[in-house]
Amino acid sequence: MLDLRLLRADPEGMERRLRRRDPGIDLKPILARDEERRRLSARADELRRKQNEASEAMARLAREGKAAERDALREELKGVAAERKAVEERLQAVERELEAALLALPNVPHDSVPDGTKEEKVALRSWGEKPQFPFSPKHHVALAQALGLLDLERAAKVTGARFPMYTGDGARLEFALLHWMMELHAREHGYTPVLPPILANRASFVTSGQFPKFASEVYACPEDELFLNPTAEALLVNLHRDEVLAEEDLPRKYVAYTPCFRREAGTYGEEGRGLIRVHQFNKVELFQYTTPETSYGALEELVRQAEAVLQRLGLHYRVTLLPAGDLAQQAAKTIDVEVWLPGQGRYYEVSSCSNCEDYQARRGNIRYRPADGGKLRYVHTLNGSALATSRLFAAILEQNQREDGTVALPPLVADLLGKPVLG
RNA sequence: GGAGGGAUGGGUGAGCGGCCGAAACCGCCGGUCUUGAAAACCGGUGAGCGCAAGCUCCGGGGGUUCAAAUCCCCCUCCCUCCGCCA
Repeated sequence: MLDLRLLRADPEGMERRLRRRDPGIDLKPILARDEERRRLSARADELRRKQNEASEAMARLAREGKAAERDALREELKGVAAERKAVEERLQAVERELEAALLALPNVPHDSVPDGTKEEKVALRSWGEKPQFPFSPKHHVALAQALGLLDLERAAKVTGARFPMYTGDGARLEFALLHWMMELHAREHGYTPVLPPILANRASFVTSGQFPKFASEVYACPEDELFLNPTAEALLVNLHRDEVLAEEDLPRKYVAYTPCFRREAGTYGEEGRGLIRVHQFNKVELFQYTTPETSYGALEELVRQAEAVLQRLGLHYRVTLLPAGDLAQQAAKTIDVEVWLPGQGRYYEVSSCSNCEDYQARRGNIRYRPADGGKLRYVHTLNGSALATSRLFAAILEQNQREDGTVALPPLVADLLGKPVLG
């Protein structure tokens, strides 16, 4: 949600900035609604004031026993009450329209975000080297199935396509990675661990930005008006919904492990085969509530902490800056970490770190009291995966595979699993 | 799932349809006193919108009324008991 006052103060400038990400955005209808809202609101205020004043007079007349005058005033006030009711009904309708329009607007891209579409992401840096193979590296599905780490056929029987099932050492590897990442962020990076509920209510997903515009991406339990978690970001941003935090308590840093569910409606094809694009995956998510002054520093911190995971696993990756046209609705700036998958000869996103500035804080009414005792301000919220395991799992297999189809585990993983080689 | 009780300001907790943004106590802030502190005493102390006048907010929504924290209806959440259950 954007600040209406900013939209009002500089409509052309705001529209120009928003069109960097979506050329179709038009603020005129919103501003017109806002103008009507303020006009109606002023009229309603005036009528209420008249009523409040008359109410005191009514009370006085009643006390003084002046029944005739009181009755006359009452008759007069019926007209005021009727007009107020009519004005307020109209006002409410306009407010709903305005609210709906505002909820659909995306965040404003930060000035440091380049123009461009999805294909035009900017590579910032890379770490490590592409592993060289004296043979043709295999796809992680081929490796995993040969080693008994994944059972996609039975998963499809139990649930359906694109719901992976980890088996044997695959299940152990997945679980070990999740646990190790939780410990890393909790113990070394200072995050408070959270194991949240996986279903959330409608208000939560409005705050996060999933609703109303992207509701079709979310699995729903309509009987109960509950929805399956698509990313722990959507849960963690609601921890402090409708709260006022103290500046001394910022930043608040949380790390959560959750399964993530996404309908991925309309995405198909060879490109998303195996663990690349699935309806359910596991993810360790970092989340921070900060002051506006410190949020961009926090974004850099999130990226470094996501990178730390890959560095300790010895996996080659690169870091990219998303262009304006590729930002998620709630993000002002996003930096991705992409791991190298030699079986497919390309990089895939394993982490996406975003600063949402006050966009989610406004939707969820999340504020803080400045240390100097000044007015309440909205916090900034940031999220970053560190990491999503499905593609991490794939990268470990593909980057460490040997010609015979076995996998030489990185020392850290070998230690976690108590064996140096899969296969 | 069934029965009952509750939701008021940072906390506890009063509140007859009008004089209630709301008593009291606690907490917090400031002051007096003190070498310093405690105690005691005095004063102050919610938020939003607005240049202001003023308007709004007593879990949420709707209704009755000239007027609702207060009356009616619906919902949510919390507590107790029963049932079921990892």
